[in-house]
Amino acid sequence: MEAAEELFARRGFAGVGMSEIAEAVGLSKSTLFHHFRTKADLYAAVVGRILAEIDLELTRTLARGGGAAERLDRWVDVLIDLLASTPAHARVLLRSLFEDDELSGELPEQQEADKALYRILDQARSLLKEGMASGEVRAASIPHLLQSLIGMVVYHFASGEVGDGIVGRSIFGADEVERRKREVKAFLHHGIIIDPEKN
Amino acid sequence: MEAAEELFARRGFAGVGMSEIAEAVGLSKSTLFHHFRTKADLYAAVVGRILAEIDLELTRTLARGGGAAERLDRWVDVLIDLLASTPAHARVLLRSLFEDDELSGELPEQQEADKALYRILDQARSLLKEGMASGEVRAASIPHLLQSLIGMVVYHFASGEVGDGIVGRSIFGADEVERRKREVKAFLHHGIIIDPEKN
DNA sequence: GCAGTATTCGACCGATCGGTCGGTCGGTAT
DNA sequence: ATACCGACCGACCGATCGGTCGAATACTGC
Repeated sequence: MEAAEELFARRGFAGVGMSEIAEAVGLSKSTLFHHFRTKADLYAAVVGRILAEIDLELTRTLARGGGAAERLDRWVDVLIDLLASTPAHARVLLRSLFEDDELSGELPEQQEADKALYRILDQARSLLKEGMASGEVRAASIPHLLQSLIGMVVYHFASGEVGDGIVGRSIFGADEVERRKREVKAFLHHGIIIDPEKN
Repeated sequence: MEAAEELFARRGFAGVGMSEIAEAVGLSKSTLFHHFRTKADLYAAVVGRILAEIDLELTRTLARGGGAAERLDRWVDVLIDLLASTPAHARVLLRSLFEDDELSGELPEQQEADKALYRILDQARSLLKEGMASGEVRAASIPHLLQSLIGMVVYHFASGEVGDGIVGRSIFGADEVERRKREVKAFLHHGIIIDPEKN
């Protein structure tokens, strides 16, 4: 299944054939169809696994308590660590976020994945809401903040060769991952533009 | 070609067949191959057209002068307007950014697209650099700032149904587009977290 | 030992894929 | 009138697609 994830990450749902996945994992195509009824099933399982892992890890981290701003920082750290753990994660996740037309099916796997995604988003949503209520977070549109956070984190680790070209070296190097955490959190804390009228 | 863009945007390079594109434009598949030698050619042309338009529009806007912070704001405005003009733009652009494995070819169209992308990135890069030199922009890693900007803008307008679900209505509505501009620029100017020690 | 279940496989299916080929048709310059 | 050309098309190609089927093989509890 990890093999399938890697292939789907690189070329998308339509871009890889079942025979290719079978070959990558050392089985025959028929055997693959024995374990997953259809190709869409396999894809949904791959996506679901990633979302479930993120949901689990994020829930665990946020449960450790702390102020809203502090938890938000940890939210970023954990998500980045997870997406950096393998290049396939962010790509598959990004695909599942913007290739929505696709598999509308009511497969149980698909529904479970949707549930996990909903939980992840709802968690971040309430975190931001709480931060605004306590005055730790600037008042702003929560949905747009959410979209910005997703874009900053998920896109970065999905950006592959283009990303490598922009930063000048592998975005998955350990030090470069740490740097991404610092930069994103600094962005959250200060923005990037210094307003001369502020002081 | 607009029809091809829309299809590629929704299902990606491998997800649409030439016959489907041909049918969408009301031509036969053979005719399509008369205008574009291969499928990769067509795809590269579609991507190139978008990048060229962005490059042109961005260059024109930045040439109008102003401080670095002011031009950065305009950079965001123009890019958002462009990506919001049709839902296909952002999706194809995002695909071209993170599906890098694909068509390694040295097709002229592909090279031209790479050039346009390079110019776009380089422009933003020097804009940030100038801002830092003049003290208008906080000192930070320019590549990471770049990645964050791309993520915030491009992902948002590529996010389709998921994005609609998050913001609660169509992300391509005129007022919602204006809101995105405001929210992104506010993010750039203030961050989202209020630091109590700052004042 | 044996029954039963799970795993694996090769062979095969119709459909579709990207791409080619030979040829028709309407304009246009001479 | 003729010669040329670009746009267009239907028919066809081998390859691959997702998926099925029946038969082997391996692993289990008894």
